[in-house]
Amino acid sequence: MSWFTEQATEAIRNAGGRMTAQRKLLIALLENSDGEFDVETFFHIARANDSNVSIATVYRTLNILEAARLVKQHYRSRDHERSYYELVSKEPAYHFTCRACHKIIAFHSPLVQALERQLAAELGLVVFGACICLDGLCPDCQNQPEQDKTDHVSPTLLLA
Amino acid sequence: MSWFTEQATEAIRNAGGRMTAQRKLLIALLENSDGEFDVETFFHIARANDSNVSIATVYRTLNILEAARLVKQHYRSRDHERSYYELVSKEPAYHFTCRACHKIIAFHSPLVQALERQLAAELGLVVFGACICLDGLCPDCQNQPEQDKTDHVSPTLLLA
DNA sequence: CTAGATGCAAATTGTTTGCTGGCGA
DNA sequence: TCGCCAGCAAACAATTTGCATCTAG
Repeated sequence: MSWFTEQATEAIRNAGGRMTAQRKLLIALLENSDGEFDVETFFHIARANDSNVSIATVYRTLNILEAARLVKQHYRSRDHERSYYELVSKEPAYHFTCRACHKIIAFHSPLVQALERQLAAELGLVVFGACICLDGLCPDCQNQPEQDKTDHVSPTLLLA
Repeated sequence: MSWFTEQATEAIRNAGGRMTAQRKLLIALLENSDGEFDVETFFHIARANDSNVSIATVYRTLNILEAARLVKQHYRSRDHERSYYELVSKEPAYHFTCRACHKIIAFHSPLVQALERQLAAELGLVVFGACICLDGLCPDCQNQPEQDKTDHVSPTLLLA
């Protein structure tokens, strides 16, 4: 049994829960995912594998896994229409949304870590998670507006 | 007529809109506010002044003012239950929510500006606005859990 | 067996919209 | 007058919950 499945199984056990067929499936899908997904997509994939999964169970299971610190919930765009989840094992990515073409650009930056360290040092805060959503104009749209590319997330860019 | 009212009036005129009693009231309230508010509170205050204001008008008016870049919408806590607005003239504040006592701590940090500059320099992005929501444990709650202080926002802290 | 989990549908919450009468320019 | 606006209530979308049923342990 691989790491994620093992951790998830233990978390459910510890909470006095049971390993049902639905939970087994959802956990296996997460295990093999690229580590980032939105609820609706996750639900459709799960249902394609087993029609015996409801959206309620998806939410309930994600809530359990989040409480166990195995996944974390976040938003991507400043208007927050949809909630996304990512495995905690994944290095968190942050997102910029273009107001004109709605393209989403994912990035890492050491400044986010620096901000967390500053909050710890100066205010004594322990930071568990951050939702960093920025918006504005992408390079393509700064001169002429461009066609809508809603939800096409580019590969995550690593800043200096 | 003071600056904000003047700008708002002009923005509405330019869009071919009319200055109704409701809009006049809402703009005057913003003019005299401390520059940051949530929709529900704003609605209650407006209604106390004139029972002839509906929640729909509050939303419609805020949307107009946001399009005119006189206010901006953002979220405070990572779960984003409620949306807040602030006057653009105000220096933006970011927020940390304690998972245990739900206290909200507002702060400024030069690192947020630095992040925007980095995105501009390295990816060519023009940043209009940011939603920076962090959560974790406040100093009080790191040892023993504490009573719920939901929504009591402390004065904004300025970090080095 | 029995507590916990499930699916379904109804409830919730925050926000937007359709409609009809009203009123600003 | 004419068309934008208002209030109201219904629509919406994402998420949660109540309930009767089912099942893992």
